[in-house]
Amino acid sequence: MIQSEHVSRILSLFPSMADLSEEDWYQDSLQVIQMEPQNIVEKTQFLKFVVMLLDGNLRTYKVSASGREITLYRVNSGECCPFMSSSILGSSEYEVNACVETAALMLIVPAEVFQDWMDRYPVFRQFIYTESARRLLHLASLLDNINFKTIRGRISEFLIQFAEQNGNSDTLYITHQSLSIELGTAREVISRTLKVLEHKEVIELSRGKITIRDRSALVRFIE
Amino acid sequence: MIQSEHVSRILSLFPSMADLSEEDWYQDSLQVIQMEPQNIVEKTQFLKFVVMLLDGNLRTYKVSASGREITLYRVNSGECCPFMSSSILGSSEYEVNACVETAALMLIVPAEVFQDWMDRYPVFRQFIYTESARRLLHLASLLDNINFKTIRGRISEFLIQFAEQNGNSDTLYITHQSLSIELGTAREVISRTLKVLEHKEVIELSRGKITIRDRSALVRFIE
DNA sequence: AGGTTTTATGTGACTTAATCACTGAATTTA
DNA sequence: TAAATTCAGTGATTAAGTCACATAAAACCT
Repeated sequence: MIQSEHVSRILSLFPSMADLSEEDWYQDSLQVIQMEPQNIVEKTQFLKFVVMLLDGNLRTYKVSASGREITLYRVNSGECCPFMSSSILGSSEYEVNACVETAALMLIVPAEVFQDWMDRYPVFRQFIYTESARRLLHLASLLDNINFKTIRGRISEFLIQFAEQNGNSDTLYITHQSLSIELGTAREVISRTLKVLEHKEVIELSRGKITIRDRSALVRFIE
Repeated sequence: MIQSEHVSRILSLFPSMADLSEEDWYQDSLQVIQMEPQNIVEKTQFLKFVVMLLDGNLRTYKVSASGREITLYRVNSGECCPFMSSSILGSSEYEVNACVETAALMLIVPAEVFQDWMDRYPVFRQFIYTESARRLLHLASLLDNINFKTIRGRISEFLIQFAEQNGNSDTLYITHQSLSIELGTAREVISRTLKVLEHKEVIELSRGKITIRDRSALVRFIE
């Protein structure tokens, strides 16, 4: 059961849910939960429930046998996580992990309730469908990047995007380790590539911090 | 307008469409078309229509700036192509190509009609939803393979799967070029890796043909 | 405050994969 | 049967990933 104050918040983030009835909102199985950073969203929750983000964000990722990670995408507030769908399929081989990145508040919708809403509310259905289409295209694009672009290009692209997300500041607080997890490569590869960019005076490095010195040069490296 | 003989064929391939009414089937905008191998499914068709395969198959792929290709997935008979969804989004940056691999017969459903069916038929909706969830997981898994596995492992996996698809024969008719497009790498890389496998007496090579000599060794290479 | 631990980064040596620029061999086609 | 096309092999070079460390800054004691 969720609190009424949450409903208005959910409605402003998810306008596609405007049609839901009182009974839909106040059924026992719905819940809003808070999770702290680094917490792993358990597979059971992840698969038997649909997660809709009200605040903070989740990061979905894959881990290799050797422990290397790659980020697939993030679920931000106002978005939902499409991988729940795998519960429908039951294919355990294709596993995807998720963890909380910034403290997250989320609406947890049991699969059956979700199914019911999908059946009854066209606008909601359309929203969900568009969301998963977007993820599908995003993954195809990520695949393309991994397979065809140089790490220098991918690092440059990430740095530009990261800067944009942080008020276009030239000072980025991020470690080489996080960058490697982001791009799915080894930390040493990131360190070395960044060093080359520093020698070219495109960026400046210090512990936990990257300063962009020549943004246009960085943009040109994207390819 | 489609022929009545096609309807029964479609129904047996797509049982989720059993609920469709006569008017749904016999509206003007529906069509069944035949396409020959190598034909590229035009972007306009690809985006404004939903393609449902009745026979043959499509291959979806990405092309790099340098011309290298990678196969994303195949759409076989009884399946539909979920990328049409991008029409909803209108993001042109994420482009995916598709071409006919084996002579294909397909039902072409205009986006509006598709939308209407999605609204009116829960079972059809469920089918489509499951399909795109499946593709999403498949892409995530492909991404994982590309990023974390060796080409030897990926080639081995492909050869085993290819054999299974061809009545478990040990004689595979495929060129190094097609293998490279399949796995998204360079032809030379495939040739060299196959040579190594030949020296290990796991396979035997000749023009346009690969013979599996030690299948269990091949399986062990998959990782 | 000084020492210990943890986290972040640097680097050399080596392996794997991709790119470039070819070669020759097998097969089709004119 | 000669020419064109397709398929495969190979050396040299560059890019990326792996392994095994070293060094340095920051955090954590008590």
